[in-house]
Amino acid sequence: MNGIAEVARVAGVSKSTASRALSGGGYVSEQTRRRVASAASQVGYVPSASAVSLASGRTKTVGVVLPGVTRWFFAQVLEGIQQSLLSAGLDLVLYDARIGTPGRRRIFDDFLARGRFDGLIAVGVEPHDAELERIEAIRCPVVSVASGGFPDDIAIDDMDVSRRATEHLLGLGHRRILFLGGGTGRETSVESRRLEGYRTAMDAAGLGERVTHVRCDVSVPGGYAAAADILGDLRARPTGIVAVADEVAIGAIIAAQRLGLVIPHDLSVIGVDDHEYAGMFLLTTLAQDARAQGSVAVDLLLRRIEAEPGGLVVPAPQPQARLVVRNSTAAPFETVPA
Amino acid sequence: MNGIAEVARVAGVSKSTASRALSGGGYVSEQTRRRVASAASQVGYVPSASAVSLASGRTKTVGVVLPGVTRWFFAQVLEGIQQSLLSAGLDLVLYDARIGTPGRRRIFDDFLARGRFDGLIAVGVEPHDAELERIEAIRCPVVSVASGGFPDDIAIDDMDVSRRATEHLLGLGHRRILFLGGGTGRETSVESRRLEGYRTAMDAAGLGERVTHVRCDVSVPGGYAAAADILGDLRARPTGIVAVADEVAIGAIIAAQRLGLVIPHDLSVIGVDDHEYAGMFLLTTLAQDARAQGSVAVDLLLRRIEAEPGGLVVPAPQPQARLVVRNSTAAPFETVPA
DNA sequence: CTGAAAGCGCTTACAG
DNA sequence: CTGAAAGCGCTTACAG
Repeated sequence: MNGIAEVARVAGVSKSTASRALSGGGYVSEQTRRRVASAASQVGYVPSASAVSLASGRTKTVGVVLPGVTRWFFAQVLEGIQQSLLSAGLDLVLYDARIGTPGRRRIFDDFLARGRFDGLIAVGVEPHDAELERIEAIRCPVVSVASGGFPDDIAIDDMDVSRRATEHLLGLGHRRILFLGGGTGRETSVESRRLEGYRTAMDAAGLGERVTHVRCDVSVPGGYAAAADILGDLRARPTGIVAVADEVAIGAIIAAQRLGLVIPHDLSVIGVDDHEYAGMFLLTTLAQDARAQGSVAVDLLLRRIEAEPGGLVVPAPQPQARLVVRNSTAAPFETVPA
Repeated sequence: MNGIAEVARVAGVSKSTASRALSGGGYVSEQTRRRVASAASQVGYVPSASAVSLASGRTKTVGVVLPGVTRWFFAQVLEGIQQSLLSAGLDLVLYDARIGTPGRRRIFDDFLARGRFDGLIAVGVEPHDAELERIEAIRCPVVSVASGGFPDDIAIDDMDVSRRATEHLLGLGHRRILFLGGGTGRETSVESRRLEGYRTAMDAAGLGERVTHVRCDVSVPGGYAAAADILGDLRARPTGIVAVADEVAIGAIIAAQRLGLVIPHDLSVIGVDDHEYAGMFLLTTLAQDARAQGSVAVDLLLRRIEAEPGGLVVPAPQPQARLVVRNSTAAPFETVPA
C-alpha cells in the first residue's frame, strides 16, 4: 500500500494534484506542494516503477549492452555510464553479450525488444548485420561507444592512434616493429582499424615489407603467450611492439622480462588505453579517458530521449587520445641498419 | 500498438484467452494455444514489461548491488549472475555502489526501494548498519555473495582460507611470514576474517610475535606499491607473503621481480581466488569459482522468489576453496633458524 | 475451456 | 490552481 492515493488522502487533495505536486508537472500552489511532499515522506511513499512507466510511457531506465566486463576499457565505460545514470536518477539494465555465448543471441532476439528502457547504449558491441538490424528495430534512441557499425559512434580515431604509436617508435629509430593482438575469432573493426593505422605508418616509412601482425587474444595472458613465442626466437625478434591495447602490451612486457630482456633497452612496447596498470609497468601508451566516454554517451542519450522525435541533437564531441610517454619505449639498442 | 488485443483479434479469441495461451497460466485448448501463438508471431507481439509488472506484480527483473566491477572477483560473479539470469529470461538492473561515491548513498536511499526487481543479489557489499537496514526494509528476497553482514551469505570460509594459506607456507619451513593487503579505508569483514585466519595459524605455530599486517589496496598496483616498500628493506624482508587476494599477490610478485628477487627462491607468495592471471605468474593460491557463486546465488534467489512467503527454501551449498600449488611457493632459501 | 469485467498504480488531457 | 475520469497494457479471479 502507501500508494499515491494514500498520500493524497493524508494531504487532503486529489490523486491528480498529488501526482502533479510530486512529479513536478503542471501548476500546483506552493502550499499544496508542501503539504503533499510532507504527506509523502510521512507515509514513506515510493512510486511504483511499473505504474509510472505504464502511465507515462517512460521507464526511467537505460539499457547497456557490452561484450563482458573483463576488458578494462569496457569496465571503465560501464562505470562512467553508471555514475552519470545514478546522478540523473535513472536505472541501468545490463546485457552482457559476450561473443559466442548463448546469451548474446537471446539478448538481440528477445531482451532488447521488450521495451524495458528509454534508450540504449552499446559499448564495444561490434554487431554483425542481423544484430544491427535488431537494434535498429527497437523504437528508442541508441548511442554507441567504441562499437564498429553504428552511426555516430563515440570513439577515438583508432587508425590515427596506432599510426601515432607506430610513428613514435619509428621516430626513435625502430625499423623492426610488429603489431600485436586481435584477430582471434572474428576480427573487430576496432582491431582492424588499429592494424590499418600501423600498416599506414609502416608503409609511409618505406617499411611495408616489414609489416607483421601477430594475432592474440586482447588480454594480458593473450599478450603474454604470444610475446613469449615471438621473443623466444632471437633472430626474428622485433625491437618494437605496437600493441592493439594496453592489456596486450602489458602481457608482452611481462613475457619479455621473464625472458630476461630489459625494457626499453632490448625491446620497446607501446599500447593504447592507459590501463590501470600502465603506470606500474611504465608503459608508454596512447591514453584515452574511458569513464568520460561513458558519461558523454549518457549525456547524448538523454538529450536524444528528451528531443522531439525527428528533432536534431548536437552530437557529442569525439574523445581524443594523447600520447603518454613513460619508460617502455626508447631508441633501439641495436642501431645496426638492418 | 501490436498489443495483446491485436493478437487476440487476429486469433479470434478474447484478450483473456490470448493472455492465458501466451503466458501459460490456466487452461487453454491446444488448438487455441497454437492459433494464438501464431497470431502473436505474425504481428510481432512483444509484451509490455511495465504492463505485465503492474498487472502481475512480477517485474521479471533481478537487482544486483556491488562495489564496482574492477575487482576480478566481483566481475566474475556478475558474469555468472548475468548468464543464469539470461537463460531464465530475467533482466538484470545493476547498482554500482562503490564505497565513497555519492552514488552509493542514493542507491541505498532511493533506488533500492523503487520496487524495480523481484529479488536482489548483493555482491561484496559489506553494508554498514544503516545500509543493511535499508536492504532489510525492501520487501523482496535478498541473497548475498561474499558480503559480510548478511544472513546466509554465500561465501568461502575466509578465515579457513588464509589459515590454510599460512599453514602451506609454515609447512614449507617459512617463519617470517607477513600478511599483505586490506585495511585501507574501512576494513571489510572479508579482509578481517582472512587476517584472522593468518593470525590463528601463526599463533598455533608459536609465531604470534611475528604476526605482521601490511595494509594496502586490494589491487595489483596496491600490492605492488606495498611490496616494493617492504622488500626494499633487506633486514626486515619476509620469506613468505600471504596475500588477502590474488591481485595483491600478483602485485607483490611483480614488485619482487623488479627488485631482482627470484620467486620462489627468494620469496614465496600465496593468494586467494585463482585470478585470470594466476597461471601466468605461476601463483599458488586458494582457488574459488567466482562465476559459479553467481549462478548459485541466482538459483537460490529464484527459489526464494517462487516460494510462498514464509515458506522454507533449502539454502545453497557453500562454495569451497581448494589449494592450487603452482610455483610461487617453495621452502625458504635461508634455512637458518631465526 | 473461454469471455466479460475489474483492477494493478500511476499520469494526463480536459473541464472547471 | 484543482478534481473527475479515462486510460496505459496487461493479468486474474469469477462466471459460465
